[in-house]
Amino acid sequence: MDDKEYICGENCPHYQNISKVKKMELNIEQIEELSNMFKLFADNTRLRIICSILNTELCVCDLCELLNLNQSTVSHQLQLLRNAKLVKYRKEGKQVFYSLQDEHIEKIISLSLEHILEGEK
Amino acid sequence: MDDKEYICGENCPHYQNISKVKKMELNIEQIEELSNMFKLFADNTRLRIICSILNTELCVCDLCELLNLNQSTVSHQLQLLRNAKLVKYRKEGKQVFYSLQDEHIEKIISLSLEHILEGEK
DNA sequence: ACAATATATGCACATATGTTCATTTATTGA
DNA sequence: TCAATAAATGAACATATGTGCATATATTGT
Repeated sequence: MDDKEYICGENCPHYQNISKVKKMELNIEQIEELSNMFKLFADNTRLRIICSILNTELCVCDLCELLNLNQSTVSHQLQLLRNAKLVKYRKEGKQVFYSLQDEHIEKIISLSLEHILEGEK
Repeated sequence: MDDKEYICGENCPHYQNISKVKKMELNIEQIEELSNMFKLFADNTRLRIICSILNTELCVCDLCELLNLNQSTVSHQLQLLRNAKLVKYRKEGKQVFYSLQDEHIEKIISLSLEHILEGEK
């Protein structure tokens, strides 16, 4: 009940704040999932790939051409995005077309972009 | 006008899609800014710190105590968040209280959390 | 002025990550 | 069945990144 743990020495018992935060704390699996997802957005190459397929599907070599990247690089990064289920794919003959898995991703990107652009003012 | 660049060899001219994407492409500075921001969310420790101050301000040793982390670790990560202007701080005597810079961050986190939780169904 | 405490920072090390090369797999058409 | 093409994958390497130790800085009270 009265969890008066001493924080910051005796003159800093912010235990009200601490226990408030503790109550709504995410569990470690959720943190892990979140950070893993952000990791995938946290690289220029992957972000460029993601942004390229925000509104359309593209095949691997489209992406290579568009972004001027090595085919191997693109495939490796797409594999990561696939594993995380951020993208889905469709095979058509020798080609594989990639698109975003769901519209959450678009929202996250555009919200984040807003943040960036606002900072520029 | 008719930029019929050959992509994927001669039998894969997705130049309509490609040029559509090219038109709305983010410039490299924007991509860089975005990915740098996501990098900061892409680590368990930093994400735990960020989530801890979603609705309240906390001082460094609160965070150490709450998250059971080394003071040096917390300060190092706070430095990164500070440099990126994701957090602001307020000094009060020997203590420094950190809180989020703006409400975009909350939104991005909660939207992303939605995505995670939805995936669990 | 000095001790104690909160925070910041430089350095070093271990680990994680992105890219490329080389190769493999899969699919199509001749 | 074989050659050509698109994509995937494994290995190796270089670079980036997170953490902890030691120490520096700043602030408070004695």
